[in-house]
Amino acid sequence: MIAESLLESADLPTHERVYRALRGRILAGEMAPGDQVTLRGLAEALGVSMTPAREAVRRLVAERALEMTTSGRAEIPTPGLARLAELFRARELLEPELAMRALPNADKAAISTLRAIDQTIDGYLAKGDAVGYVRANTAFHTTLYGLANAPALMALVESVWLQTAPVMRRIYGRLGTAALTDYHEAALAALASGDTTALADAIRQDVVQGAALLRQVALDESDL
Amino acid sequence: MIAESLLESADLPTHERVYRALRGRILAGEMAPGDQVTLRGLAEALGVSMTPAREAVRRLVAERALEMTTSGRAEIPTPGLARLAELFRARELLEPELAMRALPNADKAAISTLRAIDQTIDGYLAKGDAVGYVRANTAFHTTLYGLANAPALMALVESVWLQTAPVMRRIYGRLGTAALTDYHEAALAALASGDTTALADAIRQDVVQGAALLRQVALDESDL
DNA sequence: TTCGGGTATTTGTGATCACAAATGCGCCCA
DNA sequence: TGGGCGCATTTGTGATCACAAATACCCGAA
Repeated sequence: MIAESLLESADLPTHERVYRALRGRILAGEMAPGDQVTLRGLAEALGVSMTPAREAVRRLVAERALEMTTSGRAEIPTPGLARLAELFRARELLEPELAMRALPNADKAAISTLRAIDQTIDGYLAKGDAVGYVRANTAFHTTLYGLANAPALMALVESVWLQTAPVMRRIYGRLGTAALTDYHEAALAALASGDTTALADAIRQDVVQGAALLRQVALDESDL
Repeated sequence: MIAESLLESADLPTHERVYRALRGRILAGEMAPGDQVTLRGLAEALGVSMTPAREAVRRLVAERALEMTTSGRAEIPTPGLARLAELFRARELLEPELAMRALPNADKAAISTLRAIDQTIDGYLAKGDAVGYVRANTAFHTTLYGLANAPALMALVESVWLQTAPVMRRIYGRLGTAALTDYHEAALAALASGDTTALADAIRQDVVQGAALLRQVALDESDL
């Protein structure tokens, strides 16, 4: 069942609404690797015809949020360790750049917004709410990078997030809080003091920590 | 008119054939920024119905090779200087990584293939054949990065290339050969000697030179 | 009980159609 | 002759349908 968020359906084309609904669920980690998406199922769940459902699915396949089986069925990909390492490496290369570009545009209001988001993250971590955690963590990074005014770079990073989101939930769902260094705090401090290098490093380490966490979880469960 | 390459139509789905045909033309620089792509036009040119044409267009829009106007029409984007700078920065960050990963897999045969491609590039430069140049230059990078066995990173880079291809033709079409340092030679030498750092640097400089060239051309013609 | 085969169902693909909006062209009037 | 209005045409959108392939299910035999 796809929860159609009626609020933001402001007269957008049908295929766009379908796209956003499905994309939102994937980004929030509400779909697990291997989950199948059928055209008729998606269409019926949102009360539309197959045509816009097909367009939405194709679009997400192009962004690699979905994968096509040989028979043409769409499903959430199950990336192996090598693939995930690539994706985290891409994040490590691209996200510090976005953070650095965001810094000059981060006024007091923006910083306090980010600080508020970071606190909700801590809340979800304490409660062990994996879906909430993934959603808030995404919001933190998205909000920060949004300040960079760099849509092309942003699009690349979003494509990567779309690919890692489904496994992130499993990772944080299993490990709970564990021993995580809060690099978001360091990033906020660097942002406030205007220290570009420190900011880039905090973001890079945040990503590297995520990658390390992933590797560790992958060791526990042989399959991934 | 879309030239349907009959050779590689080996029983692929129709929408896939349409996608490849259009994508190939864009990558080769045969389409200029602002060119419009209509669903019916594309469909008729390839002798198919609107449905697969629409899927192909949506896919290319998702990859940002095409852009949608507010009225839903698709056209080749006309990126401004800021957008192009972002894209070249992404290349600068990602491509050295791919080159480094390619190095261990570059045997003698691969290196001589690359060397052959590089010589055809020089040929096109001498003849002033911009389309040929773009195509061969793309082949050089694609062949090198293909050795990296890093499909996720590769996909990101290909998305960037798809976005820069239409303006590259204009750039090389105008400047001709000019005073270009051949960093491909340096890359080949580094590849042969197994020098990872030198290889990464050669590729990075190749990209940086492209960006600088772009900036210079943009200064000449005020509009871009 | 378990394995294999055959059928019923599900599913993607591509074509066609009705509709509305955007576009563009030509005509008319000042 | 130049500019603006109105209509014909083009174009994207979404729904529906026929078809073929893949999948899943069930029943019977070993």
